[in-house]
Amino acid sequence: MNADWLQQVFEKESQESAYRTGDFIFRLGDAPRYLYLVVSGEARAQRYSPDGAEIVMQRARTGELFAEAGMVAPRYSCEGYCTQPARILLIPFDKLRARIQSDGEFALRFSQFLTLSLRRQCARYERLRLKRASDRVLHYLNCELTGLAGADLELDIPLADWADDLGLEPETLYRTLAALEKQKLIRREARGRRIHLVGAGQACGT
Amino acid sequence: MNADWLQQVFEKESQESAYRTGDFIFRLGDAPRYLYLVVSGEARAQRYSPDGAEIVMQRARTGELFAEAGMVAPRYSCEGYCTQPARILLIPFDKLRARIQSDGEFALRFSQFLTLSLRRQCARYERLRLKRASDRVLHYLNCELTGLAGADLELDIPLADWADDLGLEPETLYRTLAALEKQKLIRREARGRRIHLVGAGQACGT
DNA sequence: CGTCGCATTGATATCGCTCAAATCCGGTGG
DNA sequence: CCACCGGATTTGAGCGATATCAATGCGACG
Repeated sequence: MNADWLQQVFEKESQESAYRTGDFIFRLGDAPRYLYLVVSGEARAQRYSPDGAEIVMQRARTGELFAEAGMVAPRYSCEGYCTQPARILLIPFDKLRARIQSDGEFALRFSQFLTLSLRRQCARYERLRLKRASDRVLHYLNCELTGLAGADLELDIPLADWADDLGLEPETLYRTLAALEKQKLIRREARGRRIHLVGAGQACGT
Repeated sequence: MNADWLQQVFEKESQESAYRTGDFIFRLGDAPRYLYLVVSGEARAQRYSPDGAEIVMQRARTGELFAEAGMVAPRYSCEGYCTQPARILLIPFDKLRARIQSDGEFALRFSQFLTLSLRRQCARYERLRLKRASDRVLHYLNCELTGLAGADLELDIPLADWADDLGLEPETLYRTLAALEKQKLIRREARGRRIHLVGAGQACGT
């Protein structure tokens, strides 16, 4: 179950907005009105520490919910903006609430969707608790290959973005991949765009 | 909204089990039957990579859901066990589903609960993307102090566990705290059990 | 009083970050 | 078709932060 389903349900009742890099989606103190679903691009929520340092609270990419906590808070305590040109679906909270309360089937689906989002976030967290770069990469490959029946992983994101997700520098990720290939734990094809995890292919949902 | 609410709703329809360290909660391949809510202790879900290395998929502590992905998967692709003596509430999925579908108010509450869980997990992830230990500690303090109106943070967990959450070694966390105190960014009281974030106190939910 | 777990401190090794530069590649315009 | 440009990838060298290993302190508790 991916986000397309949610998108279709609210096609009529919500609007899709286009944002440019740096555009604000909401600001500190705003009253939350929408659940945001990132259709493409990347959105980010951040607040500032007392000394002015940026504190990233959330990053959301294609197919992910954004600022979902607005559903339970009266005010945003952070600001939301785009780090890349993005298209975002704005689902009005009142419509969403009404739907959850009145449509049992939808409520179940939505809960399951949240559950999957939670699972993914959880895996990301556990991944970054690993200290060695190679462990993080392996964890990632193991997870992303879920259900792909041993298929290769097609990378649709630049190396730099991937590194960012893994909490590594691009150079480190590159060197790690090279090392893993030398150890024959992975095979890279198509100029590094496709990665084959040697002797792998288990699912990894809970 | 904390987990107590969920616990109360299912008091009658679910059982609370006690586990010892190392006890299995479910095994690889089992058909998911319960949503687990950790009342105390710690539960962990893990699978194994092709070469036999453990891959932690989820850790859940007091007040957190565990193996919630079972709600959408026909089989567990990992095993769940306890790393500490734990009490866990077993909420039957069929009862939960029925409730979500039939009780709109509950469905909304449950969605909000999942939403908050997602928010927390998200913050943890972003925290570990920070590379410097001091940044992780500061991010943690900023987040945990949410809504406490500038209150101090009472630590109810051992230093080692906290370090684990932050993806650091206990020694590193200790030294980092000492350094932060020397820089007067935090103050420690009560033998390190209480921490005051100097000049802080903003909320940090999205 | 002894010991057990956890906090604290020190010394060293290691890994990933940083800065710098070369290379590759796709796209663009002549 | 070819030369050129810009961004991403690749490679190198050195440094710094954190992990690791080791040891000590210290309070709770039997």
